[in-house]
Amino acid sequence: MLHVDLDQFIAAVEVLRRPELAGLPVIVGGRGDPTERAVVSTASYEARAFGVGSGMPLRIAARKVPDAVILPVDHEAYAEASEAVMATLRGHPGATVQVLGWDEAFVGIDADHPEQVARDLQRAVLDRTKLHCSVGIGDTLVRAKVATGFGKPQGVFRLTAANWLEVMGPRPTKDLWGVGSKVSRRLAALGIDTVADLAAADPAALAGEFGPRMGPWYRELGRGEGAAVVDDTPWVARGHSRETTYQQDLTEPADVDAAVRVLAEAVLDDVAAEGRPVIGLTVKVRYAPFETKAFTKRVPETSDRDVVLARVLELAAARIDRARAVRLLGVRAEMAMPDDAREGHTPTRGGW
DNA sequence: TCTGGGGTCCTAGGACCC
DNA sequence: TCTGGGGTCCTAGGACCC
Repeated sequence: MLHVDLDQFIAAVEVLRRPELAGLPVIVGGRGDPTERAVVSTASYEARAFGVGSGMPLRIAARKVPDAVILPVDHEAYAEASEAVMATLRGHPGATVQVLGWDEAFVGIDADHPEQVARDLQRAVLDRTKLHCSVGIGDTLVRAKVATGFGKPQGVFRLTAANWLEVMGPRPTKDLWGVGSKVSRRLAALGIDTVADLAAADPAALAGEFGPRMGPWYRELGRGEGAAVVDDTPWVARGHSRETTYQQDLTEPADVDAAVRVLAEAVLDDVAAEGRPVIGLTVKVRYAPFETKAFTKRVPETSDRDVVLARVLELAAARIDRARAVRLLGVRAEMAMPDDAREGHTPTRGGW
């Protein structure tokens, strides 16, 4: 299978409609105002050369690159470009496409010469959208996904059982898809520093540290094994949420109430669009500066908007500390799953 | 330097029931 | 009088991904 990943997608879309930005350090984030609380969504390669990357506070990024062009996030433009890319991939004969986000997809395809297919896809995407992408080839989803990183930019790379350990074995576990800084640190405490270490680790020791499901799964990950089928079953969202970081901390209880209501209304719009009943609610609060709490509540299944809204406000009123300054609020609604929805199988947080 | 927004899934522990 | 063990549901917290 193949994994297709657009190169500096968001920045590339911005440069497409403003060609005069080509070759300049472009940073996209928040409302495009580096004095606000916001983070970088994407930086062009020119900006990355200064050490700017996704997730960095916009304020810091602007300081690192004084001459950067800083643009606001334009979700609609990216969604539109993404649609064109995905349609191009789906248009390839025999392709099964599993979308992972705006700028990524797995493509399942039977081919004797996958490198040729990869080049064909890159050409088709470029012709249709003027966007460049990198392609990973693998015999599992994990290998294909990881391979893409070695192909960037505009390249193709293949990782299979034959070369996985040779290429990935000496690398730190954090380079794996699904291992972040916290887990890599816990692995290091067990004497597991590299991908090769993880591949050879004792499953019982991993289970003891990470639990009966995650433990053995990390070992599989170290071996590059796991799911090997691209699944294009339509995505069914488990829930919808909205959260906002306020430019000024909220100190008045009335302001907090009003803000919760605004978030809840937006969430309920999303839920209503799907027509599925609500079965759970979460209210999240970040007290200044950074202490975050989330309050979850199962609720009797209902599609009555007013009832849900009342329950959100009730939960917020009962649990948010009125004496503290609030920096962020979030509201999430979990929905009942349709009977025919597929159950989650492989544990991958936020993955496929 | 000071940290967005939208998601998913796992784990642990307590409550409760039989 | 003192106490087992399994199952399920719920909540809080953690971790990761794009």
